[in-house]
Amino acid sequence: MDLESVTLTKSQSARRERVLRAALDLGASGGYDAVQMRDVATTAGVALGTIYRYFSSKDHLLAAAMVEWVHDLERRVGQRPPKGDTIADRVVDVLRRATRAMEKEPQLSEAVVTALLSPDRGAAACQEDVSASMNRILSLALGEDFDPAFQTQVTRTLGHVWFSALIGWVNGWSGMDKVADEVELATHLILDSYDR
Amino acid sequence: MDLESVTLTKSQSARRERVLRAALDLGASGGYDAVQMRDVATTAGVALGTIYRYFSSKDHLLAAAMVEWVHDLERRVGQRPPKGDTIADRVVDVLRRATRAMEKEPQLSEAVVTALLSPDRGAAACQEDVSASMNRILSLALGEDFDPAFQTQVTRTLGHVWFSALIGWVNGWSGMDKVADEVELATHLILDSYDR
DNA sequence: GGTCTGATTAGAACGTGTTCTAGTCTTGCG
DNA sequence: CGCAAGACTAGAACACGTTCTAATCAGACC
Repeated sequence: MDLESVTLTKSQSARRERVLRAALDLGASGGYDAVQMRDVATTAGVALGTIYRYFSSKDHLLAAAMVEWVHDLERRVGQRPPKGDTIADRVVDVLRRATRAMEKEPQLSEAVVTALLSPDRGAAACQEDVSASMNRILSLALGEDFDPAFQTQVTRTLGHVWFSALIGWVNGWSGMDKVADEVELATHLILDSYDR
Repeated sequence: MDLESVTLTKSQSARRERVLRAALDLGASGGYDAVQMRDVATTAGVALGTIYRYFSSKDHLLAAAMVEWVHDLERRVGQRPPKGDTIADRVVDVLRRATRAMEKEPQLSEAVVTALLSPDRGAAACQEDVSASMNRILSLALGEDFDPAFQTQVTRTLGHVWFSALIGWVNGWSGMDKVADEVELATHLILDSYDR
């Protein structure tokens, strides 16, 4: 279950894909609560029990969707590197791209972030995956000029701020713009002494 | 419901107190899953429906317990101010006190932190309360020597790191010592250029 | 004291995530 | 081909948070 090391047949990965897609569609239109497992099953044309062969829980399913999303972001950032004169500008550019992408699908973002917080085993694995990917993205923006220990500490810290601010957004304390601001201020707080 | 501004009668606040206590007891012995509303009700000697007159959900109930806990911590820190020669030392001292307290009741801590993440309206209000209290605690450690805007940004950032690291702990990525380390490194990252 | 309003109770009922069951279909292997 | 192992299906069943109902109780106001 945890280790899906055995390769899936073509029809199996197609099924898995349909399930993920169904979850995304339902989440995009109605958020976390609208992703109901029975509906995911019928939308994906699959039996309810089958979903649990691929995902350990609803939260794992949605968290897996977020993992794909962050991987996409990572790929895009790799192809079109962050712009900006100072390091802080580049970091802010990258984080703004992330928040802008979430702004476009607020309901879906609410759904996946909510799921990502779950203590479910499968979802927790996805959390680690998301945070690792985010750290790599931030490393790209930081560049190679730093002591590696310093660099990992900066990326981890900014990753924490981003994650925590995102939770604040999901739980309705603030708008998405506030998330971007929070992260931007933290970035300047940490990095401004290093570029100017 | 939200605004419990109307004062409770003596028997009402006693009931509320029994409910909270019952939740704490169950949480301390078995964590989040062991806090089952039916059990809370019977342990507190109260009808199931009555709990929902005081708390909007299970998560609100547990989050309210965490609010009390953080307020206690705030009071203790106020009475016995943080020790340490440098600012960073004082901040680390305070944060270590917080994590040490949670280490003593790991199951309960898991329960209340899990609840604090919930998007439930009542729980979200508790989140704001906890984070505000934490910011005040961190302000005490920082002292009065800074520009207020700078000070609030530092406390917010460290608060985010603490919160996010706590989530990592609840979800089993790491031990509690890792939480303390993470926060300590972030503290030095941000503050070391200011004291030495 | 009598009455009215709202709090409390026991318990049923509901919704949704998750698990279980029994039967069918697929697939890989001799 | 024949068949064993396991994936899939439909649907029932289960668990637990939450809501509802009808009856009782407590306290405020006349």
